[in-house]
Amino acid sequence: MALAEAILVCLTDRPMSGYDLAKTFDASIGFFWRASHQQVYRELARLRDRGLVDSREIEQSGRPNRIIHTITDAGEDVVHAWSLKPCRMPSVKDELLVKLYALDHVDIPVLHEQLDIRLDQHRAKLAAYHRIKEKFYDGQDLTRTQKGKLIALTMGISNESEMVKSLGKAITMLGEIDAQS
Amino acid sequence: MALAEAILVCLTDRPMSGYDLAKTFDASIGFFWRASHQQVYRELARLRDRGLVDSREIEQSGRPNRIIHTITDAGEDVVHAWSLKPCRMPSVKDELLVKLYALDHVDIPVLHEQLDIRLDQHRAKLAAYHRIKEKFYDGQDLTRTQKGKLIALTMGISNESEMVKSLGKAITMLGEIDAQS
DNA sequence: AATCTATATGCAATTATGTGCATAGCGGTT
DNA sequence: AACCGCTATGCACATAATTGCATATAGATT
Repeated sequence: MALAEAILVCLTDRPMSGYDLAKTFDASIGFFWRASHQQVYRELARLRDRGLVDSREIEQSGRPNRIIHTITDAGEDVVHAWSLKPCRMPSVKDELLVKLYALDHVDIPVLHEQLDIRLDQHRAKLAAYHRIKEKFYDGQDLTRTQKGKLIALTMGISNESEMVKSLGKAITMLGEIDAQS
Repeated sequence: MALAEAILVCLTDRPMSGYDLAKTFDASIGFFWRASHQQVYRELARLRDRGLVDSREIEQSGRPNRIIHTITDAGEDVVHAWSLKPCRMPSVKDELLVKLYALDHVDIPVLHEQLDIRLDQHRAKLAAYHRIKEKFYDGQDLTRTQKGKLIALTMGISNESEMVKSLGKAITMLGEIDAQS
């Protein structure tokens, strides 16, 4: 149930609407915890019911009213309590690796394409991380929160650039197998 | 629903009981797709209902009877069709990174411990991968299937060793923040 | 004039995953 | 003698996540 906490964490920064949060989950915090807009709205309703956010509607003309959610003291307590609890290992579920594992039962040219696509996706992610790093975290005077975000981002960059490298290697290895048979 | 396919892939190797499969998901294929024994048994029942595996009970004395599941032709067709479908990006969900992201709302000494624990977990995984690689894949005469598994394993090793490196860096960075405040 | 994108919210149904429990005998340890 | 771990299966309940749908309007593009 750490989606609740991820949302609360976002709201410690500033009060936001569900729409804003959904966009945040498409970028920044979404790099570490993915969630769809439906999930966000559902979880916000629960947080409201549990008294962890204070939700108030803002009148707008021309478009649907926004509902701005503010974290409450109870919400901040929940975040702190969560920070003390042990972290789970992220659960691994990668179809591409399963396909490599099952090489003999798989269409090799198609797998090749799929590896190329994945490589592009990781390259794109890496580029996005670098842009964000340069734009927001390359000055010297960073606040503590910014430093935390920079550490997370740095880990993201390491992982993505390693993925790019190891996918390259995997494609080469697959090519060699292909050539032999 | 790729748990179904992951199970079918295991059964292309040899017919297995649910118990065997559960153990396989605790190791080898479990490195790329995690599943609990309950999940495996439930999915096997579904595969049986869909006619993708053939399940027959083997009498045993002294312990519960085993049910051996064999992949059917229909099952193999499903695996092949799945191999043609595009792969999803694995969904990222890492509490530890969320905690780094939320540094200002988190207990720092506890986070330090959690990073250390995670570092140990990745070191353990890396060591396990290396042991498997040396034991099964360091000879020269590898079959095609083995080569596929080796590629997957090699990617696992790259990722884990990068995780070890970047967690080390993260711990250092966190230490520097701690010292300053 | 019609379509597309962005804003803004959310329900309903299905599928997937996780947690706890239940059964039961064998063999080894304390 | 009591307990633990391994073998072997699975149900039931609870929580989480995905997918498709639904509504409504402004402004820009084709």
